[in-house]
Amino acid sequence: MKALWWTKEPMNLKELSEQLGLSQTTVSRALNGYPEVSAATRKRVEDAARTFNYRPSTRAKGLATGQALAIGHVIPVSSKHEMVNPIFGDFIAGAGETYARQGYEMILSIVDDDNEDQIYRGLKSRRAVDGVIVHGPRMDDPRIPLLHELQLPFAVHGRASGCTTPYTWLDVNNRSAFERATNFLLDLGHQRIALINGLEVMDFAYRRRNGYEAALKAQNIPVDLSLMRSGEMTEVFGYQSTRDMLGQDDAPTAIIASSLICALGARRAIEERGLVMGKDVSIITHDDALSYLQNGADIPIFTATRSSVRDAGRKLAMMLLDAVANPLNAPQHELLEAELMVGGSTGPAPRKD
Amino acid sequence: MKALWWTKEPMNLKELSEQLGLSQTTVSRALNGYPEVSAATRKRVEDAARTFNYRPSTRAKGLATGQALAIGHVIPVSSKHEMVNPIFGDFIAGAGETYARQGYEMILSIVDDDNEDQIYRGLKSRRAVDGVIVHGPRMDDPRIPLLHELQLPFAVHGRASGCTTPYTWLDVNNRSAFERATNFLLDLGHQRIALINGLEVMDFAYRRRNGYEAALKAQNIPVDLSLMRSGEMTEVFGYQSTRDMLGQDDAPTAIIASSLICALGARRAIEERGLVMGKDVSIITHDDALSYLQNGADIPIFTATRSSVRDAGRKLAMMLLDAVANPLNAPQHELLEAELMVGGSTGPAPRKD
DNA sequence: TTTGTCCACCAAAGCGCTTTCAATTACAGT
DNA sequence: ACTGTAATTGAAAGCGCTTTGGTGGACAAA
Repeated sequence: MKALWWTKEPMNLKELSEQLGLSQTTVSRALNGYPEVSAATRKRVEDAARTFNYRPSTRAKGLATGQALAIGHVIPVSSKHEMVNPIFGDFIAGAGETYARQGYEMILSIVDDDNEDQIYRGLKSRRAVDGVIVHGPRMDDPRIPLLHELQLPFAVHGRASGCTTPYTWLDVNNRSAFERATNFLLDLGHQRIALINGLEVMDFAYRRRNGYEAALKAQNIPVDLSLMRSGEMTEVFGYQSTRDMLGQDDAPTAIIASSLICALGARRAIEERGLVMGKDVSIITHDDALSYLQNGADIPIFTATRSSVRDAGRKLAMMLLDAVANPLNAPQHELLEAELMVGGSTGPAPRKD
Repeated sequence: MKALWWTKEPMNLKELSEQLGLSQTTVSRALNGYPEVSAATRKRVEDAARTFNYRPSTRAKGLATGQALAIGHVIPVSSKHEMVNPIFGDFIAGAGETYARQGYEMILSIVDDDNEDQIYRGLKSRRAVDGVIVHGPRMDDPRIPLLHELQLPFAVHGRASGCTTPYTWLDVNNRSAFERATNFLLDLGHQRIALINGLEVMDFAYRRRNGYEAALKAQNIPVDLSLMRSGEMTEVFGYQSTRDMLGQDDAPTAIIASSLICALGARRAIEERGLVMGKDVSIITHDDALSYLQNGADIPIFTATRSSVRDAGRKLAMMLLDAVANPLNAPQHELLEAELMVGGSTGPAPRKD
């Protein structure tokens, strides 16, 4: 008489099976699609489960099967700036769709980058997750060997140059995107092209810089360190970098920004100086297609290399679930090409007076 | 001989206790701080747990205690616009800190607002969480009675006008913030003040509008619907709204924006028209103090009503954990006052020619 | 010596599932 | 009627922990 069906305690398997006059075994089998259950019984069980709103307890199921039915996302928050990467929300939204469809939970750990180790070890030893997504890989990222050692399946959003062991990843082709962007500006006649980049410990920033430099070198244009900035990609950073560089002698006539948010700051600096974007100074930015920061409505504000981070989330989550289900398969990779969208922020290089 | 300590399978209680020559009972008690364990034994156990990197399996512990040791965040994604609220990342970061400190996991469900019901019911019947945080409350939000009915502890980020049953919440005083902002502009001599607001089904938008209207009415200034916009708070929305309103006869001389992102769009429209922000058109915005969108470095770009959403996350998480631990206590509330920060985007109303 | 209290520890049940192994029934084949 | 096989169903063990209800020993009091 302890817990009746109308009680607020959720119904459990035992109660459900008693209701049906069946054993727990049969009910469990019916709900999990095992073949050795007659069609009639299965239907009866499924109906009952629906009307009583029965769902197996994740914890009990996990204990019994040895699976966690959960994927962990470990979000590093730079302890210095308390900065949360803005792409994170959209990425998670994409991944979440996939998990929901596959019956997985998503568990999140926010962690300042000092004691990441402990987080991963904890997730493993508490058996809290079946796998993890690694966000914001840095060069030679120590998390990759660590996860290998822990034998915890994982997938990386981005890549980590310098890591030799193979692993599953999905990345935008940052190098080619920025090479293309640089060439686009070169074709417009720009010679002084600035790069406002993310922190260079981050792998994506390294690759973007490579693409940028490769394009310049191909045209025998010297790489000028006074035209390169790297830092956390905030609006203020974009603003200050641009303001400084426009104040230099031989100021840039074009700027490549690593994110839309930086680009907004750059625009502010340009306009503050009384210059016109797309005429006096051109801007190309990378655009992660964040939902709340669309790059204009029909025609883009900024010329941009575009790649949806939400899409990346969806795909990478799927890749990880695959890896969890088939631990023996070779790691998968996916390299997305960004598309170059021409907007109003670029134009021919201004003629020198 | 199945799983030895150097194996990759995490060590479990049984193995640990065998290593120590103690019973599982004693080891469990030692680790959980129960008194009936001698100091010497406790130390021995704790040391062993550390060297073997033992942590109890969350699932097993949860099963045994009946607790989930997890809090759910249900993030609604508007199915129309696939929009993820940008404040979400910072809020989560704040809440995550609290959970980590208290040994809770955070589990996330991304859900389009159609079948929210099922998500909450699912979390309850699967026993996946001990409580949930409700994001983005709307007026008369149906989730609140639902959660009451389910007897699932919850805490709301914001409030839901029209809900009669008491519940735990934390909110910014949106009404007073926007009343103050409006008065600030009125004091500067502005009479035509526009409001670019969030979607009016959202409770915060309703309250902000109320504050705005109250201030106007107190000065006998008619509320002009042609100066009010409401929509999803993107940059483009801010831009279009501002562009339209500045094109009207009797255009506004000041604008109140509901978010920094909207304000950035508004600024774009202003400058595109060749006007100067802070001189021709003043802007006040609400600023959630997002980490990647700081409102200027030392002096704020925008005059703003400011309230840290990350802080809100930290606090609300704590309130929810309290509620989970003491289900019989009366619901707590916290109303945060936004601070008005004067920046460069506001100035006296321009004289009419 | 006996009794009574603590103290420190342990065996075993139970949390809600899955899964192995076994049992029951129905029915075709001989 | 008897055996063999396939089709269903069940009993019970086990997943890794907590917790209840002991047990045995040391030590002080009687």
